[in-house]
Amino acid sequence: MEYNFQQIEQSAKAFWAAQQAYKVKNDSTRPKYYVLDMFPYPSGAGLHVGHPLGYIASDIFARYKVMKGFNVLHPMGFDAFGLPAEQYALETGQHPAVTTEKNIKRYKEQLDNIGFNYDWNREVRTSDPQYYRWTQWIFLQLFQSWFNRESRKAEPLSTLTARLEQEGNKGCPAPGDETLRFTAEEWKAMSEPEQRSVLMQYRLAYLDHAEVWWCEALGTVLANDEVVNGVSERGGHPVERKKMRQWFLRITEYADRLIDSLDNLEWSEAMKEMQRNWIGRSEGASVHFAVENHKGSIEVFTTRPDTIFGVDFMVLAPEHALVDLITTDVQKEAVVQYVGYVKSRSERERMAEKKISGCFTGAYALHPFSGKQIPVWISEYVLAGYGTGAIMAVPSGDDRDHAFARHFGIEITNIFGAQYTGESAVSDKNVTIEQSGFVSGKSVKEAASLVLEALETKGIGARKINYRLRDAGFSRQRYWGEPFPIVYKNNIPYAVNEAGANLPEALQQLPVTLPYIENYKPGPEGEGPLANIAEWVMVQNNDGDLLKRETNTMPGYAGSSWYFLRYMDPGNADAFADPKATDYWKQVDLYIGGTEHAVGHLLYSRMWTKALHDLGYLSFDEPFKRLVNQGMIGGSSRLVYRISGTNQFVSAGLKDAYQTDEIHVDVNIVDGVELDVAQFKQWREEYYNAEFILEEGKYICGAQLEKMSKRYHNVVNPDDIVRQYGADTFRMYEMFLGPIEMSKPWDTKGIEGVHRFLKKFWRLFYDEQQGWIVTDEAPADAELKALHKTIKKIESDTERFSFNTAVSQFMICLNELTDLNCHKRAILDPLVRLLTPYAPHVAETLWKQLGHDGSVIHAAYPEWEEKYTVDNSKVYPVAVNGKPRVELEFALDAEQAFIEKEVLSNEVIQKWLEGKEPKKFIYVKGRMINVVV
RNA sequence: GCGGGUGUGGUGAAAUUGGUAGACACGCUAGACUUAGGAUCUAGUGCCGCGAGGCUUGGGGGUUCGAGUCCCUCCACCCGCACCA
Repeated sequence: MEYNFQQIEQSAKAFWAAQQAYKVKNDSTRPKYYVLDMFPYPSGAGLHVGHPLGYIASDIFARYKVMKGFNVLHPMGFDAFGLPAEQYALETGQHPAVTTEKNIKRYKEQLDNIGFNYDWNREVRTSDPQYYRWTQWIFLQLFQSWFNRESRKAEPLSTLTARLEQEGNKGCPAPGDETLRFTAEEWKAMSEPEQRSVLMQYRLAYLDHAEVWWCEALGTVLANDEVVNGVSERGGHPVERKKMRQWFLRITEYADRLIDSLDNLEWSEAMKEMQRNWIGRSEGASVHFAVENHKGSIEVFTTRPDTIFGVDFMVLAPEHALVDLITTDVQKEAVVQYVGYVKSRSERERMAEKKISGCFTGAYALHPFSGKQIPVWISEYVLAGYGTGAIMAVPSGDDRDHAFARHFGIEITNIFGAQYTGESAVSDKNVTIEQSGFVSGKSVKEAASLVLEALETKGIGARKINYRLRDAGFSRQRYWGEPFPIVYKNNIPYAVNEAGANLPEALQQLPVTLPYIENYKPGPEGEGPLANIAEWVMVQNNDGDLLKRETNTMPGYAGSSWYFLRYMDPGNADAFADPKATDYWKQVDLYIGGTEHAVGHLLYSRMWTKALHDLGYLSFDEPFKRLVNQGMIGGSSRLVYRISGTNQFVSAGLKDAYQTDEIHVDVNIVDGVELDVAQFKQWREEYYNAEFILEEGKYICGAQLEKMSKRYHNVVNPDDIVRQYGADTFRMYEMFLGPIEMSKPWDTKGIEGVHRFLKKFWRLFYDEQQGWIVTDEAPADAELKALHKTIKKIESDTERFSFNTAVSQFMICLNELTDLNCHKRAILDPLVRLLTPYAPHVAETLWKQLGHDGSVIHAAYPEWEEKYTVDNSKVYPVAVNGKPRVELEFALDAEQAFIEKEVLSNEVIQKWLEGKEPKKFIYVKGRMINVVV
């Protein structure tokens, strides 16, 4: 009987299904363990072999934990809202709900094919009204909350209004407008609309204005992704930045907590560093510069107040509100032209731009201490969204400012004396400040605090902490997303269930369901498609007023910010999850996904978790305790070489003799690098009559590493691999490719090694002629040693996610047992259990053949015994002057004196010593021996 | 531009604490068995050299008895950068 993986895998799957083997309960005497994968967006292209890498790792780990005695939650679901489905709808007229459903079905088939242990009873889809009902509910929690900077916590708005009635906002400035000041009396005197507009400056979910990519020709707002080289990807139309009213989440209030609690997470330092950099906390000062002949002032943020006497010019972001007000008539035309240029540029282009550009406004700021005139410029390198959108430029102390001053011939004030050479800015902070009035001769630190004091005394500056992090834009002018549970009365937003809106009972309920539409065209003025459905948009309240619904939808990260909570209690109709369930499962113990989510999804879900915790809905305030990032699997493309202007193809080794065109060929019709010529002729009509120049009878393709993508014809579908080699082989091969967190190319050819391993493993149990050959003989020492060393290694490799070395160890063990001709039950029984997390199907089948009743996936994980894993002697490499010359075996407990005598009398060592006396003898027990001459 | 990561045979890689570089596989070479081989088994396989031996972990420099591993410096490639998810 040979290794028939199709039959083995089918019957194992049927057995598990009949047993409901993956069903997970929320109560158990076992300790809990929560393993989670970043859930996929179900795209129309289906899964390729790169996607399951992390899923296989988490599946192995989840299965391992089950066998180790844990109650393991390992769910899967779908991030089902998104732009591609809507784009597809625009092109084909197929409703996103229909295509999404279809894609999910395909994904589930593909996932099940690989044999994951998901409890599909717990599946969630973000586009399901019973799911997004709670996404909307959480949004309303944020809308009805503010962040109390004293308690450092989100609190219901009621605690804020109570305070405002008592003492105004003296102790709690509005994060949305720090200049806003009012007394209790003033607050009480405000009308309801006035009060609501003040509260808007506090809410954690709030309305403000922000720029989006607007494409006049398409009449729509575009995502960054859809803008390529400054024009729309579809049609190549011009685009520009347009200001629109949008929802935001006040994540900046959580900046410090998001930084602080990173310390308690088991994430890679690199990932934590990326989050810290993204949040970008910097301490410095805010300084107001008066503008000559003008009432307003320019506020800048600087981390180097000590350099204030080196300010030679100011730079405003071109979209800064003051630009229009201060520009002189003479400069007007140039400024308008420059602003126009910047409008067409993305932030990234602006930051990456090496070419220096800018425009003088004609206005001058006045130095707060010296009264010197400082020219005010605008330039694209200053971004409106960062800091105050304005900087004081110190060319002698900052590289960018230095280059700018040089480029425009602005005179540079040297405040670093001899340390500044005129060639480049002085960025060293261990210097003395000179030429700087009252801080001349001081260190950077001293000067900074003296300047701050002076600014504070004058009332034109203060210490300030600035963050690079911006509040999260939460509106999308799209159809296929969560509708907002918001209505506008006289242009003032209300939650649908707020008394002030006074909606009929039925309209107050969540979810606010996404209406069915047939036309996905954008609404007027860049509004989303929902704006076109008048009967949905307009609602009448109990007073007979006509209210207008919010017509934007929520962004992709809305649903994904809390999905890990819904898996704990997926069917709950009364809450996003029962507190009993969240208290039981708590944080995700292990989260696996790509680094591409480093600063988006991972920051937002951390913020949502903290907010829900603050408001009393969760007992923990971090969602993901341990995070593992899997690398990407790249595609290995295959190229054929067509002799230019002909239909003749030349093999890679001979191509240099011709002028050729490189053509990507479908990797599925290439074996390694050898092209299947017959299949190639069938591949496309135009190649039916192709001719070939072969080398040694073969057509050899070129190879190239690039992204796995349809475009390069290098996509490999896991279904094909599973059909050809089986799921167990596929799982083990993905792990065998290399470390989980590393990116690597896919090469189907290499899978043979793992497949051979499984076939050979099977032959420990079955012989082609004799059938079942497992015996009950007592195991020999060598066999026990092979087994126990392997158990030890596999367990520690699995614990530290070194799955590639674990697969190697299985191979090493198998090679040893084959050499020992071992077919003993006492060895093979634990070995089958050990293999279960990696190759569950074959393990299940052999487990049954070994005579066990239950499923191997619930069997106990094998344990190793120390006594079988230790050696008592070691073959030492013996080096002379660090170069290994000979190998000598010694007992591990040998004395140094004995070893020294033996080594020095060895003839090979004698030869290398050339009669000289050894200077030093180094003996590292269990490692090596080195003689220094 | 900013931030993060990675460089080891023809290929994927291993070396967990500074201690025999290349385990385990793919591929390749030769052979055995076979009606057949895209099955299985055996042997070999980093580079140079007939050999003794020498060289070798992206380049250069350093620390050390000893460096893939630690330090400095340079280079190349990959990923992210706020409306793809």
